[in-house]
Amino acid sequence: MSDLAEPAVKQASAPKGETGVERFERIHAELRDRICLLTYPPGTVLSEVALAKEFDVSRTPIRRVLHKLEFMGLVEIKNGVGTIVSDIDLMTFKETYSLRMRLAELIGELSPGRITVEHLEEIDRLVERTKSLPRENFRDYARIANDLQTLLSDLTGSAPLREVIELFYFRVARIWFTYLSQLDWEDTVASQLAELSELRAALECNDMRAVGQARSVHLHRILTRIGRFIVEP
Amino acid sequence: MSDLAEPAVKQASAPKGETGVERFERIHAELRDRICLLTYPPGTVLSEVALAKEFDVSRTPIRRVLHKLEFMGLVEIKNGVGTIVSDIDLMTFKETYSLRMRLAELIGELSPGRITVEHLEEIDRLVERTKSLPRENFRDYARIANDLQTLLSDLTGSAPLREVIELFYFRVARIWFTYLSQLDWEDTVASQLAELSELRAALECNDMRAVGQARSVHLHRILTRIGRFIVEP
DNA sequence: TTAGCACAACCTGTACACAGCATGTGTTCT
DNA sequence: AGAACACATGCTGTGTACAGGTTGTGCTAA
Repeated sequence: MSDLAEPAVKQASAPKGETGVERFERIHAELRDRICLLTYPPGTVLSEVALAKEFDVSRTPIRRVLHKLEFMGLVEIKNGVGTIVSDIDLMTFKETYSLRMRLAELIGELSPGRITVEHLEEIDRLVERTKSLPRENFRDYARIANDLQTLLSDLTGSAPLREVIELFYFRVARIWFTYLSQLDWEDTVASQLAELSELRAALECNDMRAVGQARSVHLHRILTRIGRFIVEP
Repeated sequence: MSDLAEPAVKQASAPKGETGVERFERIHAELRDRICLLTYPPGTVLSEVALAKEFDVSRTPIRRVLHKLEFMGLVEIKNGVGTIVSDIDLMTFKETYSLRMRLAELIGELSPGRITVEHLEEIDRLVERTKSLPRENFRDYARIANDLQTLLSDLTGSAPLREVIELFYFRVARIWFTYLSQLDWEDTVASQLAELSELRAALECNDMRAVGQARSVHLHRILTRIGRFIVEP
């Protein structure tokens, strides 16, 4: 019952006075993170009854969550088979990154958000976390990338833009994480620190356009680095 | 049982050998169109049991459809109240149009689709349909606008871009249709014909970049014309 | 041995009953 | 008269049983 006792295996401890919407959001975020952090790598078959048992609810709320994940493009529900974590073909992956680059540039153009000291402090925290990252700790690296994305979302004033940026981030993040282990760790960390440094400088100048540009350049860099390890069909 | 007997009121005649997915798509498209063509204007309360009765299914598939519509931002599901067709506040409306303009420009930049003679013929058909439109026939005008959007989707090679363009089109289309009756009919038709003419010229030149630009300019024109009739809070 | 087929085991899809929630309405008390 | 409250009524949320679909497996027969 208490949060002190950490279960041996994965287990969702439900808060006591939790409303229906909160429970839905909790399970959704949990499954989304498991997919994005590769706990469930692409191809994994999820069972509604198994998830229902784990989260101690019936299949009905689980189905709602899975259908939302399907809408987000993270899973594919097949009748009689199961819910399969989506993979992305190379073409769609590249197209998505190209689109994300353009969307990132728009952060500074379409009703940019307000920059506060909290944002700068968060950037500094991300830098520290990145620097103190043990070698080849891909999972924590992914978490930092997730938090950086959240920070940038917070800086995006246009609600529709923010929404679609997040949508495509979650859709391709796990694929990028998949390739992470094939890349040079030092380069990856250096690239991440460079982006954080550029973002911080842009934020200090209150230049949201520069923020969007820095993000766009970073995405381009990622795609280029991954491109080396992808063989064309 | 037979399709010959057309029911007096709206009724969905289910094809015989229809699979589950097809039925879902059919009901989804039907309700989406009813919302976008203002059969269900913003604020309308939809009842799951009523819809289930009309489409002759149980609440379960209807709920799936309504939740997908909620993901698309067309309805808002409130516990204990009902499913309410969404309205859009002015700020979000403008932000969405700004984003749509930028996305339209990307049609010609991110892996543009192939132009065929069918596209030109479809454009010509849309021109004829627009010209033969009776005055103040907003509903058929909306249908033409829908078909034009479908045509442009078909010309968008990048799957992610196409997806998000459609998403935001469906989200704001009905709001634009709402203001339609307040605008000058002749101007509206002229604007539509101008866009079709520009698109046709761009397609003949095989210039997808010009297609995107024409669409973007058209969206800007729409927003400007509507802006005159909107009072700032 | 191997190709073919029937079946069992698992999955999601559907229908329905019931619980929980929001809201309008009628009553009652001041 | 007016305000406050209890309740009836409608809605969506949830749980559960069953129907329909898919796939792997093992038996059977050539």
